[in-house]
Amino acid sequence: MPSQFVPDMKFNLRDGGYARGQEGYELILRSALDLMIERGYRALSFGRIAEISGMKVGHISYYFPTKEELARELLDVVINSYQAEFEKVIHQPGIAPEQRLEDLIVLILEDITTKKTTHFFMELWALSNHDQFVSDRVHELYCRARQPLHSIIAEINPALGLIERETLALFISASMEGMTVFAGYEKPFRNRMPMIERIAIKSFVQLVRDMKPGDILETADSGR
Amino acid sequence: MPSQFVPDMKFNLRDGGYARGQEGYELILRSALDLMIERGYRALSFGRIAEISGMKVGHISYYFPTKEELARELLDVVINSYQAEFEKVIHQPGIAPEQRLEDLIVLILEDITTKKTTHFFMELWALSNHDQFVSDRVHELYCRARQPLHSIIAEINPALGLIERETLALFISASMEGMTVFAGYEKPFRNRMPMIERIAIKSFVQLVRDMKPGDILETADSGR
DNA sequence: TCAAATTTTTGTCAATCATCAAAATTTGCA
DNA sequence: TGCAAATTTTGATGATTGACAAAAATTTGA
Repeated sequence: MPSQFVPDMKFNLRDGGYARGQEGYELILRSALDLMIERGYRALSFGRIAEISGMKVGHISYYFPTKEELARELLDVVINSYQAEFEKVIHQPGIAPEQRLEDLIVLILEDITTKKTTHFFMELWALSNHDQFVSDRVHELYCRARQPLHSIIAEINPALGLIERETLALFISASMEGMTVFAGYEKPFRNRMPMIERIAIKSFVQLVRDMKPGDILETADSGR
Repeated sequence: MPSQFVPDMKFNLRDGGYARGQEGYELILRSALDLMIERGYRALSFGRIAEISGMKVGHISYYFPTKEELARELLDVVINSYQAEFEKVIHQPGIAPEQRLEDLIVLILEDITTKKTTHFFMELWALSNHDQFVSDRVHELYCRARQPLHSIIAEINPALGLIERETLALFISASMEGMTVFAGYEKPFRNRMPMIERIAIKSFVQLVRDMKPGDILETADSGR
């Protein structure tokens, strides 16, 4: 069953090639992403990319000299598409910060239930343990993704210090990513996502609002 | 740089073999786990297992007819070791439930900072997207891991219904798993783990204590 | 101690893999 | 239009993979 190609890729423009070259380049990356999502990084080989794109094997390695090069380019293109998505979220008119926090929580939790996000990011997490490049790109993306969260927290609770706001944003972001494992695409508790969303909203809003400066900072008797 | 073998594997006993057979069987699985953790599932090949275990390639396939068989056995052995760990946690004397919740949170958050848990489970998450067997075993493990959490929630807030308790336990468990991505072994925020622990304790204890029955259940006007 | 069961070694095999060099095509320019 | 350079396409290569079979060595129990 050939799957639909995943949309929303932000392709880089190739330097000085023919028009046909750009087509091939994009087709290869689309096929590569398709493989990653449908069958995992294990299945990402020049042979299989050739198969589903209708190209020849050697053709792929003309565009991407090594497999590593291809993987990095794919990572770049996909991550850029997520970045572009987050840019939109940041710029929102005068809605109450609590409401924006709610909206953001729902947006992220809905996103992680998609096949693309669930499958692709879990591959990235695994790869990042053994590949510095992947690790760097992934955390760069998450850093930007936390930015809106960080701003909202500062609005809701201006008394908190920088480290506290940062760590709070980190906690909330990480917490939601964790839902992927259990309520992501075709995961056993995906139908509980509506309840999970309500818990998340209730819990995170309360957490951000009620946190007092110093609550979570190291204390003298910590680490007993 | 040859790494230390990962301890704490609960090996199955082979049926009707010699003592030496059990040794070989265990050495292979230890080498396999070592590869999984040090270099990822990508690097798990008969050749490399032979290399680091000092065995011959054909030898490996005597014990494990196929690579899939080996992977499943490895999964079984490692997951059993985690299960054994959780059994201990359940049986604890008369400590206040809030305190036991705190202990459990710290235990889990400390565990996910280890190289073994961070690397091995992220591989499992990725594999589970494309392998039903892995998916089933992983979620069976998590199900058992939530059991202690579930009991503690019932003690702290007996008014909640079954579904609410379940989903609360799921949320808390998933939330903590998510920390792996950011504060797991050699992740960029591993040094924030102490603060994360304090946030988790504060947030989860409050969440469990203050939740009212019906708070998170579907309401008539939900899904506007 | 010996025979049967089990483990280890050795070598082969087809399939798949990433990579590369040469051929074919397209493009820009005279 | 015709040609040279740039670009794309193709086919071949050697390395690695999982799996298997047969023989040699070892262990076990009677």
